[in-house]
Amino acid sequence: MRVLLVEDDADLSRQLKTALGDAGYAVDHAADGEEAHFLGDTEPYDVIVLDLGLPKIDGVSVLERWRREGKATPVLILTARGAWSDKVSGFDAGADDYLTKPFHTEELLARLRALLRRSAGIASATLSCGGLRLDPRAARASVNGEPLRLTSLEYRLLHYLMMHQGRVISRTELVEHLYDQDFDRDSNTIEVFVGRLRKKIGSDRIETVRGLGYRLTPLAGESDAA
Amino acid sequence: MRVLLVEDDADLSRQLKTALGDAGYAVDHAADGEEAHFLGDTEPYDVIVLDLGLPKIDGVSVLERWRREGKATPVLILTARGAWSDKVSGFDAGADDYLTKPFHTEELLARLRALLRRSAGIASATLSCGGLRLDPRAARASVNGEPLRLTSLEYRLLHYLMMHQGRVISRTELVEHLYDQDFDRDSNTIEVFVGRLRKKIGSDRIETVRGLGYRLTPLAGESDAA
DNA sequence: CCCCGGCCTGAGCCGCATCTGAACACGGCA
DNA sequence: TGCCGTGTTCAGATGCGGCTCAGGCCGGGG
Repeated sequence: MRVLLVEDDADLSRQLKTALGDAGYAVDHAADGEEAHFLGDTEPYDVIVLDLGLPKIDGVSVLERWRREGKATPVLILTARGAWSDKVSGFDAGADDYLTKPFHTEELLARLRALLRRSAGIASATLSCGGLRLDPRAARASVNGEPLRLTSLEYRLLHYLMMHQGRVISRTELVEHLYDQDFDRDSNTIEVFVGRLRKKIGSDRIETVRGLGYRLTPLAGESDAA
Repeated sequence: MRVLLVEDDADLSRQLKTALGDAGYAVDHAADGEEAHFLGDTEPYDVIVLDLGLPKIDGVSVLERWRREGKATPVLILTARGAWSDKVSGFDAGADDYLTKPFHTEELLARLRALLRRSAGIASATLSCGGLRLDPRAARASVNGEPLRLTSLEYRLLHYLMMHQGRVISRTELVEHLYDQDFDRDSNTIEVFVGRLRKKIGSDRIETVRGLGYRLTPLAGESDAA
């Protein structure tokens, strides 16, 4: 999962960036409204954390512009305590959730999980697919009850696949959602990690669709008699 | 499906060309208005992606000329951000959809799918014919609920046939819409792939009309006893 | 009835996407 | 500093999918 963090306070953004990173997100950071707007238009984020008090362009304006352009990415806004009007105008502009400073990073993480879940149209807090289960809260996964020992990237990969199970996911899309801006787009790490993941969860679960990408099939029996 | 990509920026066109190619389109590329006009007149495209800022002849002019000549191919225009006047004149000139740069290739693909669907006069997002179903979004097809395992070309072939079900399609037409410019027109790959497709979806579904071509019949239980 | 094309099909070649094992790089930790 | 766990790179192996070819089939016209 990839998140855009829009926050001008240097300390806070550094802290949040590492917290989000530790939680398994690929994080890009924008320090002002202009940069935020540009990045949001350019890169495909899964969720956006938007502080409202920003230099150059105000957070609400940025959000409004995104929504006017048809951008649907879930946005969580950060407001200073008691800035009620901000909160209201934020929601009016199309925010999906808000959080007043100061807050515990745990709460931010929880809300982001909820947002991602909602935007994917998933009801339950844990993902499952065949005998696979994944709990974003505990960052833990299992096959048939057997807990899996996954590295960070393996986990992120599985997470993304499970969030979009049944759909073909291109290598490009995976790179775009698992890594942040500066990453060598033509490298074969994805293939390597798909391989490693397969070794751990069973190779028949991730189907490769030649020329298009990979697909995690929700149905247990693979059944390709055709 | 075959698409004409008109774009002068070398980087962007290269990127789009591969993206479209990966998505299963046969892609021809024109770098300026003159070439675009020529190709558009010469080859039978299913859809055209047209950038407006072009050398030689402006995109709007090209589009206007096509429309004046009675060309009905759906056209999606690309405009720079905020070029409102461009957008308006583009629509006036007969564009069917527009997209402002920068954009996500995913969105372009989605809009193209919608255009193709519309231009074929099909309401639903998925095609069906007898027990056959095909979902362009997921790039998946099935017979009687049974998912099909199709290769890229088999899929494209089936897609084209389903888009034009009930009509006789000549081998020439198939070649023109499944391949790009430089392809050996007298080869029997089409026959080979029709054969393979029949093997997977049931041989009675694709009827061959001797001397003319093939026809995918919309009626389900016709003539398997005959 | 025979011949002439058009159509079908099995086999096989070849290029390329994907896979894989192993080495390398990097950072944390003892 | 040296070990370990992770992520990345690289090169070679592998197998799929697209294409060609050659021979057989079949329908229609003479």
